[in-house]
Amino acid sequence: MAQRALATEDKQARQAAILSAARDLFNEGDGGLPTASQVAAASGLAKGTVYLYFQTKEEIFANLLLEGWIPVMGAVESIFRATKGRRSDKIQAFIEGLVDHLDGHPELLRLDSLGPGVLEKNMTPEALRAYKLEFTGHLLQAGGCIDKALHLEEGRGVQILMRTYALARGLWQSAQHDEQGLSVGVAPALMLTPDAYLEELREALTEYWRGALA
Amino acid sequence: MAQRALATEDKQARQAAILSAARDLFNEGDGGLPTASQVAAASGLAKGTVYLYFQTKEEIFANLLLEGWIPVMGAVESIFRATKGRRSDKIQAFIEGLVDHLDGHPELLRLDSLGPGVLEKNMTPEALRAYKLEFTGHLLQAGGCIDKALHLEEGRGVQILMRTYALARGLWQSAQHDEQGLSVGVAPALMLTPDAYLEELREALTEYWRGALA
Amino acid sequence: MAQRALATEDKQARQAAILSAARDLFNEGDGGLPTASQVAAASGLAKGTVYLYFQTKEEIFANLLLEGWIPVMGAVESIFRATKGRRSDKIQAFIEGLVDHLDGHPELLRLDSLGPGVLEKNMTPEALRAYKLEFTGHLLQAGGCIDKALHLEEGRGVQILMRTYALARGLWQSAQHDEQGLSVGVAPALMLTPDAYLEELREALTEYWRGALA
Amino acid sequence: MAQRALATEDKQARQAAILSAARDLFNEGDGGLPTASQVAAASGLAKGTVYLYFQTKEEIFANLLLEGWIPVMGAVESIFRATKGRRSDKIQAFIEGLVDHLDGHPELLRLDSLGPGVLEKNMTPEALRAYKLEFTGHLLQAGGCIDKALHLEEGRGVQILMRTYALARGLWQSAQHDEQGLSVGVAPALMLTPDAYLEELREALTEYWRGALA
DNA sequence: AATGAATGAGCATTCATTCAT
DNA sequence: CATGAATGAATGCTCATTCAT
Repeated sequence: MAQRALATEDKQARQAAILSAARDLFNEGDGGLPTASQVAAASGLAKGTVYLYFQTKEEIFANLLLEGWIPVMGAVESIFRATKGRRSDKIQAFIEGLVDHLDGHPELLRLDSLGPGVLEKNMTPEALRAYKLEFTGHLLQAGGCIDKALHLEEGRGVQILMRTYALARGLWQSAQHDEQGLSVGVAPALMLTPDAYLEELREALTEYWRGALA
Repeated sequence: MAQRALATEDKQARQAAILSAARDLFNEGDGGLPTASQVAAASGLAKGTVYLYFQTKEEIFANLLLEGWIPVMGAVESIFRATKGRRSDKIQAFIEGLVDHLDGHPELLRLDSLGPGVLEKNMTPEALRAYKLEFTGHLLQAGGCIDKALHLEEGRGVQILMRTYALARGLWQSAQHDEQGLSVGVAPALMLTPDAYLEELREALTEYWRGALA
Repeated sequence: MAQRALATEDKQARQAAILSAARDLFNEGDGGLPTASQVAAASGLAKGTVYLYFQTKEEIFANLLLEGWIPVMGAVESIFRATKGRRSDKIQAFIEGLVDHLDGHPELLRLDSLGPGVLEKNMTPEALRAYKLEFTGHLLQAGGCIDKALHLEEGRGVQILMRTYALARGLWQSAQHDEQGLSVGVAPALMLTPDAYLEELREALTEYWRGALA
Repeated sequence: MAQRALATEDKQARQAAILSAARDLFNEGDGGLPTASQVAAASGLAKGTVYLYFQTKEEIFANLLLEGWIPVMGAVESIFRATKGRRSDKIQAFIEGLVDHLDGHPELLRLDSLGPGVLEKNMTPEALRAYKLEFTGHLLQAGGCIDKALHLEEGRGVQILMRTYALARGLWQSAQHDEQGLSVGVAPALMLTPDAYLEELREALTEYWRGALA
């Protein structure tokens, strides 16, 4: 039996351990969610214990999603809130930062590319709402910072962020096919390798932002 | 027992019937592939019969994907091969045509948004290669037309097409969440309704192409 | 792979085999339903095959219940429809027949004594309604025969049958405790052995019918 | 942390609180036993604390059973020991009293109708024996009172009581099915509503006792 | 005495594909 | 060619009880 986590901080450590184990398993896996048993074993805990910290398996991964995207939105704020610096430099810094972050957090786009409703279907409505609200809050704030920094009409920043995200996700999916890849554009000759993805994303985002702010 | 299809044309009709039934079921469904039983029943055939025309269930849907995207690439060619017309008009015509086509073929983005490898995992390598080759051929040709029409360096047209596609797919996924939606950017207040998706796509593509060709 | 049951009668045989295996397992078991795996194995079929014949595990046992009780109601009809014979003889014949039948079909009272809703909870509403309707039809007919034979007001026969059944089930439950038995009246000295149950039931029913028709 | 119960009376109060909470939960529930967690929470105690007062969860409910049935047997004694009053009046008084008591203690028949062995399986042999002995003592005494009052042969009173109980339990089970109910006799048209149960019981017991003492 | 974190066994059901008829 | 019966692997979650604190 694993040591008991009585103090609040110990519990948080347990939770973090589960999240970490889940992330590792997912990143090493084939694209689907690992099983609850696997997560428990990798956390060094019994299955039941995992369910003391998360209501469903999917909730674990929703947490990873949240944990991973919040820093991105935080970066948006700190970059665009800076009083000095050129507009184009800020944009470039954001794009660079995003690309780097996605490089270091492969689970983010992988989770976002799970089949439709994979996470949603097995979360309690309450947990789902909580995550959405937290996410939205950050997103709106980040969008607002862009609005101000670039003197855009209200809501435009969020719109651009969402299109940025769409592009990142869409491109990523095109890059995920192994030598068996099928999807549109995924011809042997045209396939994006995972490595090429980052450069591709950088370019595509640069193009998009250039067009959006033209 | 359904009538036997002896003549070649009868067989093609059978195949078309299966494809049509599969498309309808998928479009009406919840985002996952219908079961082989459902496809068979909707086709008015027995399960075993379906497997006389397709090697796996996934092959059926790969066919739908091919059938749906080829006309898009055909449209690229006819639009950009036209000797007259302004460059910006051609681009706009392409975007409009794409948006319309996607509106009329909801299965395309839905299929592209299935979980990772859903189709690939269950296709025979031969079938997979055949589809990829056919697809790539069309894509390269369409890209080449853009290269020439817009005086771009070779390969640039394909690149833009793939980014166009990525944006379409990424945005579409952001619009697919019902009131339970979770994924990034999917806040109650920010959710794209399916209807709004088409307008959103039009705008985003316009921005992207503007930036790409700036 | 078990031989394929293509003809209707072969399918009925399969179904009967499953029912028979399920009954045996249940009668030998500890009072709970056997697992679906056990039923399949005992039937000499794969798990999936069992589900070709029954929608849920519980439906199997609902069928056993129906199969077991219908003959009882049939016996009521044939006994009480007979034009000759004394009233008291008919009643005695019914009681004897019921006791014998329950002796030969231990699954009946065992199934009726499962916890609340065990069967109902896992049946499709359609299957549930179908069983109820069939059951009710037989019961009303049997009750009607009693009404006529004994010159009772309409509905009285059904009422007596239901009370008869209640007594049988209630007594049976008192007899089911092993040396660990707890329930009311189940003191070591007072415990009904399974064997004694039949005699106890005979007496109790005789008393009840005497009082009911006094 | 709840106050520590050091004095004997405090401990008894704790025990009573647990029993009361368990009864309420069970009566409000769906027919199954509440979880140990629920009982603890409703008692305002921690899970572990509950286990300081009862060895198993089932023991709690066995106590409720005992608490509920003892007064019935006490009533038998006081009614049948009375020197005056007519025999038929006493019987009627007993039946009325029983019906009223069951009306006020819905947990009694509900607990008795749990699946086979639900309580027994999870009690320590010692606890089980203790309950059985106490119960049997009361039952024998009550039965003896009936023997004397009605001039029956020894043991006949207990027998009638057990059959009375069997009828009550059997009828009750027939009344417990909601609109989904399946069990024998549970046809939509014939279903006993919970309300009708009490009247049904009164009538059926009257018939039974009439027949038993004829 | 009181707490509550940790444990881990147990199980129904779906569905793509095959191949005997 | 057409049929459809048979197959069987794969997995999340609950909850009574214990015992370290």
